[in-house]
Amino acid sequence: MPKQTFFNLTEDKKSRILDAAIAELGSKPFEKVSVAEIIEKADIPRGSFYQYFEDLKDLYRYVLQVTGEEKMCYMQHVMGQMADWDVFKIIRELYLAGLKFAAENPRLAAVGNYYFREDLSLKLEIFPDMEDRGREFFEAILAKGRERGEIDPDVDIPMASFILYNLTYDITDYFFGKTGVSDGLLSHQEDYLKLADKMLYIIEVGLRNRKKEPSRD
Amino acid sequence: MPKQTFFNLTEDKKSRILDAAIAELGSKPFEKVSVAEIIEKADIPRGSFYQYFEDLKDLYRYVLQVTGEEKMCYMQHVMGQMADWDVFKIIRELYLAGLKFAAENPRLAAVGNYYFREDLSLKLEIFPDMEDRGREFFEAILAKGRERGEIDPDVDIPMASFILYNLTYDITDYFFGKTGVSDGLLSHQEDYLKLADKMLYIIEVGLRNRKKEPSRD
DNA sequence: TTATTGTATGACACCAGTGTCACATTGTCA
DNA sequence: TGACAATGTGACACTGGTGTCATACAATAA
Repeated sequence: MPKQTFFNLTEDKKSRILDAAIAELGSKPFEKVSVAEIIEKADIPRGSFYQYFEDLKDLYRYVLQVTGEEKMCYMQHVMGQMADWDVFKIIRELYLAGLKFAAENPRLAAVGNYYFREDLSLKLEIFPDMEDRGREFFEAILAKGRERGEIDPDVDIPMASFILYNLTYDITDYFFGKTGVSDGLLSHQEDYLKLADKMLYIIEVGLRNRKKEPSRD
Repeated sequence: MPKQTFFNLTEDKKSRILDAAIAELGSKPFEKVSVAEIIEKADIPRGSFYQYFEDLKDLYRYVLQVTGEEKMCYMQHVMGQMADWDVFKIIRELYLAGLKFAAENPRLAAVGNYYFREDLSLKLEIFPDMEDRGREFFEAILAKGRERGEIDPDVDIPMASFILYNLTYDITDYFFGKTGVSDGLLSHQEDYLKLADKMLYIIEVGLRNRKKEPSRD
């Protein structure tokens, strides 16, 4: 956690620092990000940085937390009303909301994507406790879907949620091209929503309980 | 490419160096690997290292090439006879062969897996030309499958090969746990072959041409 | 033996980064 | 005004890495 000193700062200064950090942490793996770059971009002296944060990891953790909350907040409206939907509709809406979030907040999404690809040892250093909440989330959804008979009972739930969880990030990479934040990600919104749909369709057909539901053809 | 000096070395020394490099490059992302560690493990002086290689990247490139060839060689027998197989059998055999290779050569596989997760900018620095041969490979296979009517014509081939390609690495991570090379990967051979099968089954059902093939239920 | 060529070696200059510390500045309250 | 607390600041010591270079050694050909 940042020190109290940081929270006492003016909004302007705080957001300058956050902006700089997000820009750096969303443009390269953590190992390559340096305090030097961030303070230069934020235009604060080195000493101050250490007045605000324990070290870079402290800031990283904070940025991740903030961007994570932002995303959760964004997805709230989807999560709110999904209780009675078909599993596949839930998954689809989650994907689309996630992609839309990435499109509208490419810089934040980039931070998350880089984090996801980090070394496990680093991840654990940043968040020693919680890990793979995303996968657990999908697991819960799929489990419920199975209870309702919407999912083929032969499907291995942990495996399927693993696939879905990983593909979330894979597909974002696919669009981001990982060439640095986004060269007009928004402009291709149509394209990638369509593509995500195609992808999910493949998975859906693979997971659906064909003994109960009629097949789509 | 390593310098001639390296190739003139005794087999023993060469393999000591290669072993050390593989151990390091398969245990952490490239940014964290240092010449210091490798020369210590290989027990050669610093000066010698630079007598053999331009720098760490030079060695990395070489290791990647060697391990890649090793894998290709291993998969040769699968690739040789797959011409007349059903696409899904081809994919399945490729996956199984890949996983078996990883099980039998966990250290080599680990190097490849870390490489796959590297930053695009680093990848391009290592291999400026060839990139994503793996994806192209899947693409060719799927394209052929479609020609033969085995694959749903609505399936987006680049997207599907993207999924298959990425899952190759995802699934290896899933078993390796990325906790460092392998805690008895071989002992779970049964488990993971079974699990890979389940995964492929999901994908297969999703891709198969249901207008032509009877559904499996 | 003596050049010559190829190899081995580790001290070293250099660099990029970190975290700290003594000192400067500002604000507030008695 | 003075004094105390909070904050700002950048020079600096330190660390862990890189790539080089002068020098030592070995093998071989003249």
